[in-house]
Amino acid sequence: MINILLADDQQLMRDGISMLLELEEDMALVAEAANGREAIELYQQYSPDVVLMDIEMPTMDGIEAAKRIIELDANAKILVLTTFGQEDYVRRSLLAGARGFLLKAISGADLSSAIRKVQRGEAAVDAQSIGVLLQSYRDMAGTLQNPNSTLLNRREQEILELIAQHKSNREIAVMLSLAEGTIKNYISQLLEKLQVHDRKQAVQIGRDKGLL
Amino acid sequence: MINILLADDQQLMRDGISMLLELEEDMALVAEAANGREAIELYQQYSPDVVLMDIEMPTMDGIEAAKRIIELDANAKILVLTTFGQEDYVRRSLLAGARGFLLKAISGADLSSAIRKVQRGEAAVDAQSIGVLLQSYRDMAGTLQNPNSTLLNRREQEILELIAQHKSNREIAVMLSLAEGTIKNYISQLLEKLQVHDRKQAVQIGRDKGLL
DNA sequence: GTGCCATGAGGTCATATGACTGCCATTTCT
DNA sequence: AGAAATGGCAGTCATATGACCTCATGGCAC
Repeated sequence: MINILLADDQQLMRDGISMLLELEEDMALVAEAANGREAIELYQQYSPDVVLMDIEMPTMDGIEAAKRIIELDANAKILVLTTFGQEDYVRRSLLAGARGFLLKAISGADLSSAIRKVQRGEAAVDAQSIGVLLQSYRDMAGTLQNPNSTLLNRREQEILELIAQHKSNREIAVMLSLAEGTIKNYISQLLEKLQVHDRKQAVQIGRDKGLL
Repeated sequence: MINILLADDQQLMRDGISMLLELEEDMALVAEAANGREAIELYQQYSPDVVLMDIEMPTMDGIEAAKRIIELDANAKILVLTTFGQEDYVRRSLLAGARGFLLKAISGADLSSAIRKVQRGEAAVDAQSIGVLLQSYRDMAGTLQNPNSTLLNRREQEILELIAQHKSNREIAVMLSLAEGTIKNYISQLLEKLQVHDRKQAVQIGRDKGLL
């Protein structure tokens, strides 16, 4: 039997979902909360297997509540269920630790199936939200790869060109009247900006990106 | 009619999928590739609506091929279809720009449905792989928040403590016999490591994390 | 009183240096 | 010959500095 806590500020929605869950032999709605704060209290009181959590609620929103519940119990299984699937909601919910994200547009059967998945420890994200998640994922990866690739500065550019001519650090240092350590440092920073690990690859990428 | 290009090195798999697609009235398999390089050539030749791409192939793997096809045509709709759903494959495929990721364990009906989704511009990731994607997403978010929080170094630590005592940059500079600019620089780095934007917040976070 | 400018403080960025680590090859010791 | 010491080169990290930007504030001209 899957014990469920439902948090939603709309009475009608709670009643509707309650009805749906009654149709399922293996599910029992053990408590209902009308806002995030209540959800946290009731979670501690009932230790339900799965929490169905709305986002837009007074007092404390569902994402904040989810975060706090998971701080209390890292194994909490929270399924966020909301009307709108904007990027912000999907991202924040899943990063808060929710095991699933569904739009209220789904059918009762899909909801039940998602609850079972989450209860088994699997993830449940509806098809539309996956697209949103993917977009967010790629954006994040992009940011991660170029945290500060404001392109190379003058010195780095200059030194990359000399590297491409197979000059050693010492040679470059003499040419630019700088300490060898300084050259090494510029190269180190340059490698990071180009996301590579040695001068050969840097030259390669430099040519690809038309920096040379 | 959805025109499909299939890339898989196993003849048997190609034949099987070919059979499955023949059952669908709205799909036509227009070309078959046995490796990534062929897939690229055939993509350019036939401009299919959707590409079904295996990962493990000789000559050039499917992920690399997907990446190159998308470089040629940003609207290419590629659905990666593979035997194993390890984190590495899911992450690399989706970051390469694939619109979907499915395990070969799925049913023919699910494959057709996924192909239609992808053709409509939606994303299609099977339930198991979503869990993997989510894990990777959270890891990445974690990395992003602490890119290099190897904790503060001695100087930064020292200066944070002085900031907490409401010393100005000039005062700190005199106390440590350093230039004021140097202090500003340390503080700037320190703010980045603590993910905040001014000294007040830095002290706040410093206390929270027990650095003070 | 109002508006403008000078000033100073905080913060960011490019620049510069040397200590230290790790790898590789060459030489030296056994 | 094989193992061990040595030296050089690449790369990373903490350290240090000053030029420049922004913003708030206070005084001055009107």
